[in-house]
Amino acid sequence: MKHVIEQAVKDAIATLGITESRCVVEYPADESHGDLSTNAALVHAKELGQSPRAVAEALLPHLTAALPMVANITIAGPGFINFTLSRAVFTKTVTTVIQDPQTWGKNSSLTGKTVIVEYTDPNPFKEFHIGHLFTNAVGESIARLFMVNGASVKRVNYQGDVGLHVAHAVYGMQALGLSPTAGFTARDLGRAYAYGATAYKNEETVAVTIRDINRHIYARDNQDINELYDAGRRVSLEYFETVYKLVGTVFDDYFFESETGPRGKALVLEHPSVFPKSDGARIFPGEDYGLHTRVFLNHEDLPTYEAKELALAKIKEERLGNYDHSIISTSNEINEYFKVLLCALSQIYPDLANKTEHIGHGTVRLTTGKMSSRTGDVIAAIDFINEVADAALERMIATGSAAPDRTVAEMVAIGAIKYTALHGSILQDSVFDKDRALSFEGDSGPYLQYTHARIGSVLEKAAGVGVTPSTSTPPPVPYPVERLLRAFPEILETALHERAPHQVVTYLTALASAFNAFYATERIADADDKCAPYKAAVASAVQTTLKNGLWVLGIPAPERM
RNA sequence: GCCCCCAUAGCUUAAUGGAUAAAGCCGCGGACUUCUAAGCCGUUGAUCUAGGUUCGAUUCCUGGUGGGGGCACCA
Repeated sequence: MKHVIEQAVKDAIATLGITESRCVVEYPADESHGDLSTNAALVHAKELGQSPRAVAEALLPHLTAALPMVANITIAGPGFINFTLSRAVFTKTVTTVIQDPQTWGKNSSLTGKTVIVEYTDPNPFKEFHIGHLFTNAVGESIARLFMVNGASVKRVNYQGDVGLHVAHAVYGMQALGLSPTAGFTARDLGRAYAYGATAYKNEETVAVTIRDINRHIYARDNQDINELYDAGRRVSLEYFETVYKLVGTVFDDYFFESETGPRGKALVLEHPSVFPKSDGARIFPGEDYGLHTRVFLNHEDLPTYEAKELALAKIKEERLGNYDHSIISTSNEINEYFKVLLCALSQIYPDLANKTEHIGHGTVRLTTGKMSSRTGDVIAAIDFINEVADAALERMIATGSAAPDRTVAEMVAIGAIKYTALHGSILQDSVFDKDRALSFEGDSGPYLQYTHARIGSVLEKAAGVGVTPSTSTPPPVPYPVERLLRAFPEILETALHERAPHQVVTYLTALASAFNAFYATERIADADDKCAPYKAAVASAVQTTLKNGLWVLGIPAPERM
């Protein structure tokens, strides 16, 4: 519909002798300004030497003739042209949604394209904390946005199972007496890491020992260290899987620094002119490109994260096949680093560098400041999910919920947490507000889930009195909630193009709000109301939109709560 | 010191260069005695600062202030 009007506006402007226009057709924020609006007259008034309103008057007859599905066209304000769509347009949208709920919102603009999305990227041996929860929610929603726009998506997780941080943990394991035979937990590993990291920083003799452990881990030439390492890695990765299961992420493949390390080192050595020697290390001179210099191989010839990342791009292609686009979503703390890295990558694999995109999302901070797994000042993801789920279950029991069970409580918890992570621009840093995440009222995941469940309930009740969804007898004036409904497919497109899942959150919240206002004034389960079947159809269409939209956000939509 | 990012209501956040800057939380006040009150309705309250571009700037440009991140062998 929007495209039809855009074309009509373009044609109308052409009659005035203007072929190139930067005017737009948009959805006005205020519904008194119609269903669609264009600023065409404002944009071109100056070059035509007329007032904006005069230009609008001149365009009006052309637009009226070209747009039979528009009920009314008016000129308003400084010269906006506002279009009010006919009733039939809205009825058609509701009909479309209820006839084919599965495909509602989807498009095929990226059909045939393969996109790799890398996200979460926790480091084994360290705690999986709420920051990882945030990065996971962002990556998952980006992946799903690609899917609803038609792309084939491969989810990928890249984990740092070698490197100095692991040596810190292994040192800590030795010092704290963790033993593979006696058994230990992921939590013990987190403590071991914090212990080792602190000792590394404070005592030079320990630092020497840890660097030694680091060499042994890479070389795998010390049996005691190998045993500790292997056990720690396994416990850590198993623990991560329990979190992925809770948040609903299924990775297609996992990559590890232990495999990218040797390949990365080889790549650096194969390109000595790109990575010259400096102070015993191999570096990339980013200054030559307006960036900064970074070390790729340290003076012990061990690959740094930078060298590993070079190899990762190639290994992804080898394992997953040729791809069209590759997203790497991480915290914005490493934005500058990534610019250097992509620059270096473009020197050795220009084709891969061209289709690799880094999304540096905001960092989660505690009210007390930045989290640090080095000092152990983190909130473990699993603890937090459980705490929110406990609160949700408590509330269900207290309010006499239709479905007071732990599984639904966990769905609500995941909804609350993901909503908190995604409700604002993902690029901005955010302060982690526990009370807000624990609140299930107002703009929140549970608000959307509740609205979805509530619709299910009322539709059931309606069916019980013989009211089933039908669009055959609509009331003459569309309900406000119907006006929101039709924007959904377009929201999914722009949210992807702008890498902005929060647009989906904002939209769904507005939709739920409009529905709840509708629900408060209109009775649906009423066999005596001729419009009841149409109201039920609207309710059903909203429910489908919420369900499909929540899916994009990675938020489960329980049938009852 | 150099580079990058950010600044909207007491708090958390919206707003493709457009019309009266929009929500939620908090506070205050209502309705409902009938479909799930995790709901609905009303109400107080904001664009860091000085310029510039534009018919029009929260949005784009420049300076300033304040905050965050990065800048050689961590990731």
